[in-house]
Parts: sequence; structure tokens; C-alpha cells
Amino acid sequence: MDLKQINQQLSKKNLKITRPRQAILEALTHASGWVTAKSLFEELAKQQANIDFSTICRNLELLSSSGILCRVDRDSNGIFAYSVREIEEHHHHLICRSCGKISPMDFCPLQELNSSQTSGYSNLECRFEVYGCCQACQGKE
Amino acid sequence: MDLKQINQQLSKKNLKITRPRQAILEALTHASGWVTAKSLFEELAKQQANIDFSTICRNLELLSSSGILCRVDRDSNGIFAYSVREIEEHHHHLICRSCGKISPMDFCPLQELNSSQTSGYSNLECRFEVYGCCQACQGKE
DNA sequence: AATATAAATGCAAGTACTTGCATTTATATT
DNA sequence: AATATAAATGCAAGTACTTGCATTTATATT
Ligand SMILES: [Mn+2]
Ligand SMILES: [Mn+2]
Ligand SMILES: [Zn+2]
Ligand SMILES: [Zn+2]
Repeated sequence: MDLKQINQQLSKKNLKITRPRQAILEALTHASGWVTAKSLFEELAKQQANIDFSTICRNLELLSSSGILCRVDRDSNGIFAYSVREIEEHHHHLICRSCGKISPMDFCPLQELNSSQTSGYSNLECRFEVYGCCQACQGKE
Repeated sequence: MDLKQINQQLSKKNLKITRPRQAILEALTHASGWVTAKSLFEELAKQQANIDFSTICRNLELLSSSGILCRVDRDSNGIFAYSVREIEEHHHHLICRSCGKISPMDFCPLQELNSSQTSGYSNLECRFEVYGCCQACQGKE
């Protein structure tokens, strides 16, 4: 998704196109991989964009919950990595513990979960991430 | 699991039976439900056990990774809740977003995950939690 | 173009750990 | 019982957000 398309999405959702938000999205669309709040803050500081850290965090959160970004707990330490969402369909992520590579998986455990395990519950959602060691990283260590 | 059994487990793993650790485990075995680092710290402070917050956090982490405690991101905000593990088998948790009730599920998505989704990866592990609204909480809101 | 209003921002303070390091303590070995 | 050593602790400082609130700004309405 490019910046123009993202801005259209924002307008549809009554989210404003502000200077800080544009700088954040510009950085995200041009980033090579995944970014963290901290790495994005540092990148934008370098550009003298003068955006507060809390503004970055709030935007990353809002853009993720709006479906514009994907969010992954890459190092399973509660520090999230973000990237522009390229896949419209619901999906989860496979993460290499060694090199940090993140790949999408279309598998969602909720579909496979026998209803007997969750009987009586409504509004089910899940958090699901798979960690492993990718082919390129095997043998390296 | 009671304190005696836990201490046997600790000895097997070359983990020491210290006064702070005993106070933490005593509180955990007597707790009615799940505790957080903060709630445990406050409980122990009330008892004038004089245990540092970092000691509590380190113990909860160690005891979880040793399989003595279960650990759940109850409010999906990265703040973990802990309780003495009563189920030996590998399992995940179902959490009510409304009342916070936590129930075990024996379902593990890794077993259902088609290997084509993770081909080339080794040492697979997953993080999986299901959130919903339990029967008792439905209609209440 | 002026006005209204809901969204967004920046700042400061707060939260919940986390880490490094010197010191203490529990257990194994002599 | 004395000694060795690896594990654990407490303290202080650091990290990565998060929240409350006054102010600013983007967009819709007049
Ligand atoms: Mn994705
Ligand atoms: Mn459990
Ligand atoms: Zn890798
Ligand atoms: Zn409930």
C-alpha cells in the first residue's frame, strides 16, 4: 500500500492527515523492513521532524488497530515491530528467533479450535505468533 | 502443586530455596486466583516480607520458564498474570475480556499447523492465547 | 471566509518492569 | 566444621512505553 491509498483509508475512518502522521507514514512506506517505536523515533529525529515519542507510539497503535499496519512481538519481549500491511486477509506471523525475519502465515488457529474448548464464549479473538529458526539461520549457530 | 513438591522441583533444577523465594511461593500457593508482579509485591509488602520488586519479577520469570507457574497476558497489555501450574501437559489459555477468568485449553495450534506454512523452520514454538466473553459475562454488558 | 468540533499533538509525569553490579546466601565439596 | 562456588538478592539506574491534560490543528458546517 502506498501513501495515497493509506490517506484515503484514513479519511474514510475520520482520521486526520496531520504533519506528524504523514512523516510517520512516509517513513513506514519507505522503510526496508519492520520498525519499532524507538527506531522510528530515531529515524524521524535524524530528519529533524520533531515528533514526540508519544505521538509515534499512539500512531503506531492506532494504525495497527485500523488495519493499516501489521504488528508483531518480534523478540517475544513485548516490544512490537510494525510494517505497512500488504496482505488484506486475516493472518498471523512466523518469526525467526535468530535473524528476526518475519513471514506471514494464512493459518489461523481460531478456525481449527474445536468449539468444545471455547463453549459458551462469544467474541473470540486470538493472539498467535510462531517462533523458530529459519533455513538460512540453521547451521550458522 | 503444594510448596513441598515445588521445593523438590527446585532442588532438582539446582534452584535454591531462599527466604524471598519461599515467601513468593507461599503467597502463590495460597492465592485464590492469578497474581501479577505488582499485586504480589503489594501482598508481600503488607506482610513486611521486605522483598525487592526486581526479585519478585525475576522469580516469576524463572518459575514460569521452569514450568512451575503458568503465565498469561490477561489484559493483552503485556502485563502478565501468574498462577501455580496445576496441569502438567502443554496447554494454552482462554481468557474472558470482561471478568478476567482464565481457563486452560489443551488445544495447541502448532500441532494443527500444516508444515507447508513453516517449511524449512526448526525449533518451532508458539505463543497462543484466546480472548472472548465468557457465558457468565454475556448480557451483563 | 469564519466558525465549530472532534481529532491529534506535545509536554510532563507515571507505570511496570529490566539490567548491571556489588554483596549475600544456600548448597556441595573437602 | 570450614571452604568454595554458583545462585540469588537488593539497590540504583535505565528502558520503553503510557496517560492526563492543556493546546493546536484538520476538516465539516455554516
Ligand atoms: Mn502481516
Ligand atoms: Mn495453565
Ligand atoms: Zn533466520
Ligand atoms: Zn467473564
